[in-house]
Formats: sequence, C-alpha cells, structure tokens
Amino acid sequence: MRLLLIEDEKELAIALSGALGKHGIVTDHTMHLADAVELTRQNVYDAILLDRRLPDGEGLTFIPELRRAGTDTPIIVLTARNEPMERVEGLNVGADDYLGKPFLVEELVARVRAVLRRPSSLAEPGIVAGRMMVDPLNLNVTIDSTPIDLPRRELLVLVALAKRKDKTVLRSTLEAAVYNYEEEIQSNALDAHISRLRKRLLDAGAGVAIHAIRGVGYLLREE
Amino acid sequence: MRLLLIEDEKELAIALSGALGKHGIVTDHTMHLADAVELTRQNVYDAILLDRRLPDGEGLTFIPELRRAGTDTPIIVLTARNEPMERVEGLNVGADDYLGKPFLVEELVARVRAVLRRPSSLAEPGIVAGRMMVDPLNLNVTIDSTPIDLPRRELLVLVALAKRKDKTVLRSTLEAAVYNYEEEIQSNALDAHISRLRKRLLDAGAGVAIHAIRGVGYLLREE
DNA sequence: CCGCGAAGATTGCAGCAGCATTGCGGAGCT
DNA sequence: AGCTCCGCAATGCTGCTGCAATCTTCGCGG
Repeated sequence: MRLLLIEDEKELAIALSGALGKHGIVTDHTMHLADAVELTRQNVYDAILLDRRLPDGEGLTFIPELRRAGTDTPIIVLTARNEPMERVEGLNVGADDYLGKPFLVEELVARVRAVLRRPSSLAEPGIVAGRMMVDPLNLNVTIDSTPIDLPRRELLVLVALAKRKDKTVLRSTLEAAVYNYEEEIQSNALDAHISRLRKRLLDAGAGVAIHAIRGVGYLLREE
Repeated sequence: MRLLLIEDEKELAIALSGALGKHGIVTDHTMHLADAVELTRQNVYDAILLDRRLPDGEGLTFIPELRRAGTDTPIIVLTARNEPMERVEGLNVGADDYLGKPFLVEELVARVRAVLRRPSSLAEPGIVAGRMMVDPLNLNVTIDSTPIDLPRRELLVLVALAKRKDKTVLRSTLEAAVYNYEEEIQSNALDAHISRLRKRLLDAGAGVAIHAIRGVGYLLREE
C-alpha cells in the first residue's frame, strides 16, 4: 500500500512515515501542493493524506482540482481544526475522511483501511441472448442496450425463459412464473402471451426465437 | 437515499429521522439488533447508523455478523465514547466511519455522503439525462446547469429513477425510496408525484420522459 | 408419402385493472 | 397569515389480458 502525504511540518511527516512503515505502508512525502499535482499524475496512490494548512494555500482547494483531473483516489484530510462545521466542510468538497490532530497512528491506519474497503460495486448480472439482454432481478429487457418495455405477463414469461436459455422450460413452470395459486388459468392464455411476446420481440429485432417443444414446454434460443 | 438507524434512545432517533428527512434521507428506525438483522436482509439500505450501546448488547458485535451475511452496506457507528482508541476499535471490526456524540446533523449527512461516494465514479459528475443533470448524493437537479428545486418527495422519486436511467424501476422500489415503513401509503400518492413531477420537468424543459411500465413500475429515459 | 388428430399459433373482442390527471383540504414551514 | 407540499379520492382512459374461435403446424402411423 502506498500513500501520498502532503504535510508541511517536516518532523510530523517523518514520524508518520516511519510509523506507517511499520504497518507495511509506503509513504511519499511532499510539502507543497504544486508538487502533489505532479506526483499524483505520475504515481498511483492508494490514498492521499492531506493537511489543510499548507505554505502554498488551503489544502482543501486541492481536492476539487484533483477530482477534476479524474483521480478517484481516496483523500483523508488531516487538520488541527476539529470543529464539526470544519469537518463538514472538508467532507463536502470531496474528502473521504477527516482526521483531527492529534491522532493515533493506529487510528490513521484504521481509517485508511476503512476508506479503501469501500469500493463495493455490485455487478449487474443480466442474461444475454441474441442482441437482447435480460436482467431478471430488475426485470429489465434491453435490445442493443436500448430498453424495451413489455407487458407484465409477457415480461415474466420472457424472464423465465431467459433464465434457462437453450433449455426447455416446462409449461407448468412458465405458468407458475406468471400466475400465483389463486389465479387459475383455464384457457390458452399462456400460448397467447407467447404469441404476443414473439411478435413484440420480432418487431424489436431481438435476435432470439421462442421454440415450442410439443407437449412439454418452450425454449428460448438465439437465432 | 435510505438509512437504517439502530438506536435505543427513542427521542434522539425521532429527532434524527426528522432532521435527516429534511435532507431528503428516508430513515427506518429500530431499537434492537435482532430486528436489524432481519431488516438488512432485504438489502435496501444505503447505509446503516449504529449505536454502540444498545439494550441487547454492544453494537459493534453486529458488524461482523452483518459482514458475514454478505452485506457490504456502509456502517457508521454512533457513540458517546469518542476516544481515539475506541474509534480504532470500531473501524477495525469493519465500520466505515465513526461519529462521536454530540454531532451536528450536517456532519452526519456529510459523512454519509462521503461514505457513499463511490471511488469508482470519478469526480462525481452526477447522472446526465437529456438536458438534465442529477446528483444523487447531494440531491441537486440542474437543467442546463441552472438548479431546479423540486418538492422533496418528487425529488426522491426523480433521483431513484435517474439512478437507474433507462431501466425499469419497480413500483415497490420507488415507494421504498420515498417512504419509510411507518408511513404507509394507501392511495395513488406515488402516481400523483409522478404526474406532478412530469409536469414540472416538462415546464422546465428537461429533455426526459418518465414512462410507465404497466404493472411493473416506471422508467426514465431521454426523449 | 399422405392423412389425421392433437397441440400450438394467432387474433378479435370485451372486461377491467392500472395509470394519469386534478381539485380539495389538511399539515407544516416561513 | 400565506404559502407550498402532499395525501386522498373521483374521474377518464388506455391497453393488458383472459377467453374462445379459427387456422396452422407437428408427429405419428399407415
């Protein structure tokens, strides 16, 4: 792990570097914002520790600058001012955390780790079939990444088929996917849905075909 | 944005819910850890506010439990103890932030936003749709970079839609984005919001349309 | 290869569920 | 007090959806 420390008090900086080193963290140190911009351009840091009060200006002004340059490196602001309003100010311009001096090195380490743990991007699953993409969780269907809207029952049928792409889905399974126990079905409503769904998918140019398996069920495949 | 507040002091909890509400944050409240586990299972919260001292135990013990259950929802610990070592302890078991009482609501909001800021989204431009730009964190909406102000509930609906631009958003999801579980809804209030929101967006000349997906939900797209 | 029956496909129709709109009044804020 | 927001409900309307009638396709046996 590698940090950039922007701090003008040389002694503190050295002490901090040493302490962080014991935690297996490599620290680059600069005293000037001007250098910092250049350093972030050339190096990849896991996080930036930023002092507010610096010889060449207010540290906070550095944050928007950095963000504008496209960096998403977490920034932890270090400061003597620890009043609530001050802290709010820091967080609002895009800092990821705010730490008032004096602090324990252990706390700093813990906060760095906490900040680094955040990236929780859950991937959208989505089933691809032909030029169509089905997201069974969110009930979205897109064709060439433009959304298609389908009536509810047809949508449910399609999702059930997509979830088992290239495999036969029993008639009864499809019915269960579309209807609950109360609403029984006494006609070929399912067939009707399939028919209308086919038409809609054809018009929309999804590259898929719904194939009937006689006496068993249906099957979705690319065409 | 929706938070789960785990806090046994009822008055504080109510005050906090109200204050957060003014910032456009919907808050569910529970006093017991046991309930919290169940509530988080549905995974609809953007963040969890956790008191350390709770009737049925130390709040921190909840964190590993939650993480083990696979939740990566950010957790902010609230506590009266604000000593550095205590804070380290909290961060090390997996909390994302730590806030000592008393605190300003503004600071809490700022920290929630900081925690939610995805390192992946660089510089947070917000979501662009048509000539409209939506910042889901700060709840700003601008059209041609002039800010528009919307009633709170309509704003929340719009943000929820914008976050999933071009994708269907379930009715239930929208309701969850606007109401907490106490304030149930028994009419077409959501529809009314949509209708008024449409009108406002039309008047303002946002280049977007809110499309109804019959029986499923709504969808925001550029027009 | 042909014919037949059964399963599937298609489509008009009618009923109605769900959405859109809007006025009203209460509640909350300034 | 004056304002906006917001929930509620009444109204109108769109189009989904179940049904059934009719046509088509499929598979099998002769």
